Amino acid sequence: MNVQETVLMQLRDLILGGTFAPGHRLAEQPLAERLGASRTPIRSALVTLEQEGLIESSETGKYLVRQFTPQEVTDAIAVRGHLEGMAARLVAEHGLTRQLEAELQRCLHAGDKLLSDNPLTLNSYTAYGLMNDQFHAAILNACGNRALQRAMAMNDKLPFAQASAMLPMQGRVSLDRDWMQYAHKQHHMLLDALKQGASARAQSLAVEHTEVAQMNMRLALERRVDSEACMPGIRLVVA
Amino acid sequence: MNVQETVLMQLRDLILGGTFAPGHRLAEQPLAERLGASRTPIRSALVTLEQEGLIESSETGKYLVRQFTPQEVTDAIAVRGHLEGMAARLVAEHGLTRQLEAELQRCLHAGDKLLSDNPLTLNSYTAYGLMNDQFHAAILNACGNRALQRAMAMNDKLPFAQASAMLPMQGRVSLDRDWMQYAHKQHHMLLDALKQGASARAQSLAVEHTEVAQMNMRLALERRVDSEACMPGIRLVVA
DNA sequence: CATATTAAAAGTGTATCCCATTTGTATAAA
DNA sequence: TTTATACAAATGGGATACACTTTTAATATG
Repeated sequence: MNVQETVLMQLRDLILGGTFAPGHRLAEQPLAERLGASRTPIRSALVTLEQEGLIESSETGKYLVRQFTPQEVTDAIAVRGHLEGMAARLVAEHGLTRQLEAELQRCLHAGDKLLSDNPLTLNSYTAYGLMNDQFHAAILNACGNRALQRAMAMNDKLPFAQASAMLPMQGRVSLDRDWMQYAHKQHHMLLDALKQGASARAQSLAVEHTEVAQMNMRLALERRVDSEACMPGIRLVVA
Repeated sequence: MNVQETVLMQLRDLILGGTFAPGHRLAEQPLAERLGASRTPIRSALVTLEQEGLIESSETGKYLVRQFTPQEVTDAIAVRGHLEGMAARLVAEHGLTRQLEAELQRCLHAGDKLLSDNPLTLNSYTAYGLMNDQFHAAILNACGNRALQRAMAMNDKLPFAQASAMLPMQGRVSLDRDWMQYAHKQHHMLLDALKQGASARAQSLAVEHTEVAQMNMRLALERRVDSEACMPGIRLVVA
């Protein structure tokens, strides 16, 4: 296994895992010691992480763990919504392929099944999150615009911007079953719009769909203590 | 001056300057020799350039100069349009500050003045390009959404995606005076929409505005020989 | 006791060295 | 002539060495 990749992933996990406080100095040497590697792969990883926006370099070139305001998180989710809207529109305009339709249909069925449980089990939440990611990834993947895919990938590097960022909360803090059913209905309607080639409708739906993520985010920030237990990375968000 | 930064800029210029053919292998040693630095800063720069999308690493970890299809360029411009639309909408929604209004007004006046010449001089083109960048940057800057700014910055790393990418052509291949006046009228109308807080109109205008860039791009690709003389980087775009 | 000065420690930037792997090539064998 | 094999060169990943800068800490001085 590549040390470089390993180090990059480890570092990302450490930061997202809340190991370092926001604003914490990330020096190469201590990190090298801690991860049992030399400074070379660390350096490479730090460059990447800065591009990803997880760390920032201060005036003097020192790397610091980035900290996010709730507003920034809201903004990142809004950007994702805007981009997903474009992806949905493009798919609707180009026409749904059989392949994509089948994949989306599959996701919808899986979601229907998962949400039929009441109350939802822990596994349901996890599985739903997975399915949710697949659904959105399928559309983005099918839109055929590589620049758009890059923009989305970049945006998703920011914590909490992802579609299913909140689902690991497994019902404790996160949305309850009703809200998930609402969001899932939107999935159904989105596929419907895509089938009809209703591009404006598809776009609007995809944008509106991210409001659920916004709500979820607000909820998580109101209940700090609980949220931090499920997703330590939320510590990077400070008012 | 930092060797790292210098090397990064030099490398970027070499690639965008069309020095290396698309698909050309970028080995560390030769680059280090060529730029008179050691491999360390080169490596750092290569990581960054890959993130920026200017180079890509093959399966075996070799860096190659990326090559772009005309479709990818079109797509990148479309993404920029979509993002600029969002920025314009946000500004309209939040309300125009006096500061921003003054800055945009200043740009408009400058543009009016520059375009009054007939025919346009070489200097006019350059100055207009500068003004154009300032106009768009001012709006993006004022929208207050950092994630959006990041997305735009990332997208603009791709060659030809930028707003004024074609202007260095200085009238040879690029748009003529009529088209520039058309685009500039859109600037005027955009400020008008922003003043009125007409967010939907502002968004639509900003999106439509990028169609001028699309046309320009098509024009440039049709006249390869001329374009390459003005903007060597266009060599990276191949059918 | 506060402050200035200086010495030690930590850290960064860069170069270089080493090793494993890939790539290219020439020679030998079929 | 073609293929296989072995050997050499090139290259990348990683560790380390070293000089120079920034922090930190300690000591001396007013």
